[in-house]
Amino acid sequence: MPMDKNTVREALLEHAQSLMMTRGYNDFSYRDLSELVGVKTSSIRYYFPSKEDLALEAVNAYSADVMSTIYAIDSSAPAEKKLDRYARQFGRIVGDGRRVCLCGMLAAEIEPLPEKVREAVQSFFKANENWLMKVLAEGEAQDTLDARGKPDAAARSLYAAFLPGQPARRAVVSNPRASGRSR
Amino acid sequence: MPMDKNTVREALLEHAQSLMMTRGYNDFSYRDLSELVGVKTSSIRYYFPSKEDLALEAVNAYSADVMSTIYAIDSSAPAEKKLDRYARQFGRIVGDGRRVCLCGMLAAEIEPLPEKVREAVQSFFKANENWLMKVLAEGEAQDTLDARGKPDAAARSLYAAFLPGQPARRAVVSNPRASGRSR
DNA sequence: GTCTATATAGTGATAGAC
DNA sequence: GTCTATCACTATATAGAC
Repeated sequence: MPMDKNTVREALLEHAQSLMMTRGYNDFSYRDLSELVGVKTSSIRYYFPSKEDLALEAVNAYSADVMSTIYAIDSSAPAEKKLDRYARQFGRIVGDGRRVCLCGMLAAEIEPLPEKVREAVQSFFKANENWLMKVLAEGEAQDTLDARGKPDAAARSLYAAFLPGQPARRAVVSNPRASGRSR
Repeated sequence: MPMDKNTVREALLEHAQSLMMTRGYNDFSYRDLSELVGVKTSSIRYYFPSKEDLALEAVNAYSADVMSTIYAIDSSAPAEKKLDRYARQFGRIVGDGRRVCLCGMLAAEIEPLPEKVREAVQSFFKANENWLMKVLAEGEAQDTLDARGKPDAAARSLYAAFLPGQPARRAVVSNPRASGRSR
């Protein structure tokens, strides 16, 4: 009796996200995923013919999920409060301290990344930057935030401060499991 | 006529550093290095028997270099000025925008990293943290900096703000070369 | 010191039986 | 849908000639 297609598919996507959040793109394999989900690697390829397909869909799902949460932030709230909620959104992702924003993780690998995945990651940052830019411009207009006339640069430095810093913070704060693999 | 030992050895270390700064540990190979330096992979192994050996020495050399620059910061300067010079040190590394602090890069890969390399990276962050903690405590005593009574946490959030954010900022700011490899 | 040749294992990927 | 079997390729690594 074949399992419900969506269940396996979704399990694959979720575990792929999780693996990439902790190990990045080139440090996880179809075999890793196979062992976690309980299907053979060739079965994974029924759903995702190539690793690039899998990663692309995982990133897009992640991006849509995060951005919808961000776009749902009450637009009538003061800019300062919006930024606070934004920061909280990414704090939620970190969880136990081993996980990290998926795109923050893949950003480190941006160069060796397959083209389409790289573009998806860059789109994520672009969307975040646009949102932050708008909120900062808004805060400046309300005189509640000082972006020193350069909301663009300010937005970059702001999101850079807590979003992609997560990987390194993790390296300092806690020892990744002592039984961890190494090559 | 064999080439001077130190020349090849140092070329290997430099290129290994450079490769890891742009691609990370598991995304560069002895073959890549071989093509850059102009010796066969088996010759690389004459100097560095394993990839772990090579990476460890590259990280240690990098760490010693960076920390010596930081420790050379005039100890009689006000805390604020010290922090400014510290930030400038890491700005120097970024260079053309493709390079990134080596340990900031490897931090993303901290879990799959070989044990000794991982420890070296963590030592680097520990050393940075200690230095920043001291300077922040000093600034607080001078009443020139407000670390809100928690120099430890403040130091973490401060170095996290610009050091490991580099990989992601790079993903946003500029398109890594269009001719870049992808797997 | 540097090389060629080779071993071994892991990777993403394909073909085809059931 | 899931599997076994297999491919081509790349990786790290070793042995030994020169």
